Amino acid sequence: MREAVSLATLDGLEGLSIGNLASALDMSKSGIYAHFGSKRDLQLATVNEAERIFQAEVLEPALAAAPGLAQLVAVCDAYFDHLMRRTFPGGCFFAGAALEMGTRPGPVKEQIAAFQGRLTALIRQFIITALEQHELPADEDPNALTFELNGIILAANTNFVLRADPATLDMARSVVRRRLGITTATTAC
Amino acid sequence: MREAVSLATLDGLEGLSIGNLASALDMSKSGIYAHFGSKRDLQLATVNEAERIFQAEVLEPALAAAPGLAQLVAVCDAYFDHLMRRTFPGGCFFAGAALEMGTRPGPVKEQIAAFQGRLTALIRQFIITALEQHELPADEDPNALTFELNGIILAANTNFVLRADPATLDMARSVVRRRLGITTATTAC
DNA sequence: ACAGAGTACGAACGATCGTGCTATCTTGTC
DNA sequence: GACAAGATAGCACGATCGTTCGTACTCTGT
Repeated sequence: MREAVSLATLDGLEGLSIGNLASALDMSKSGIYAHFGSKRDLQLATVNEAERIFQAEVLEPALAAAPGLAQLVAVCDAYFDHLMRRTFPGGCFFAGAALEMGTRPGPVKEQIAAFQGRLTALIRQFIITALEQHELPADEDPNALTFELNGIILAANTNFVLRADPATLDMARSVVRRRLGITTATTAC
Repeated sequence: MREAVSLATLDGLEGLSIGNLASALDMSKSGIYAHFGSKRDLQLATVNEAERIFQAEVLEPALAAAPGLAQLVAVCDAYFDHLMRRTFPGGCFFAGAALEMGTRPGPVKEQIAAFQGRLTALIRQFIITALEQHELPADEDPNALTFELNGIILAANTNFVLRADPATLDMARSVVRRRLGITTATTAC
């Protein structure tokens, strides 16, 4: 199952083939096929598994931080960590899947859009909590900031996939901090 | 040729098949194949054509603006325009191609990375010019701002592909302006 | 001991993939 | 009008695609 996710981040959800998955798992094509019933169901199960992995490797570590600004930074850092760690060998599963399936209406696209919506809502909630705790300027627009952070995340993923340069992730981290008004300085007086 | 680009934004550069292109053009498979010599060359020619279209539809309109901050805003707006206009039916060609080919080393990935590099350099140059003209805060980091604007562009594309909501592009426009310190207010005193 | 469910297998299907080979047709040049 | 050059078509190839079918083998409950 994790193997399906790995193959999908390398070849796309459409490029993920039952034959490839079978040989990667040392099984027969029909054995794999009987498990899922159709390619669509394979894709749905793969997205499900990717959600589980993303939840465990990115979201849950971030939720351990203190609510508010700390969680906001933590979720971004956890995202950059999972890129660096190459949790998915082809970069962020959902960034790739969103662009690939965006033009293919159906349940798979719906599931991806739903997950992206939940992630966006989570970040928005972190921002609102930070606002309530006066950790962000009072005139900050939650929707706009959510959009910007989403953009930083996507830029980090795209640049990292294309160039595999860890400096990209350092840049992303520092941009997030500057944007959120966090002084990354060395405890200067 | 434009047809190849259209198909590639819908099915990806790998999903773009000679058979599909042939039937879309009412030609025979071997007729198409003889034109290019191999699928790789078809892909390279498709990326070339996409560059030409992007240059004509996004970059050249932006270059008409006054150098500096105006060009910076213009290139972002032109990008959002080409999304709205659906110049490529499946969203930004290069955003999709970068994620798809990022894990496939070879000349096609190289060409896409090179174009993305030129685009980034162009935006960076606009920022530097704006700095020289004191249209941006003097302590603004060109690299960081380039990264952020790239992120806003990618967020606009991803959200628009996934939801097809024009409000996404309005949001992107307003985020760009706020980030660059442009007062979008109604000439209030 | 036996029926039934679950799991995996091998073989085959029609379709499509990228790629060759050969023939036809158009076009420009002498 | 003859002829080389280039473009397009037809056909076939081996491979792979998703899918189906029939068949084993391993459990589990009675």
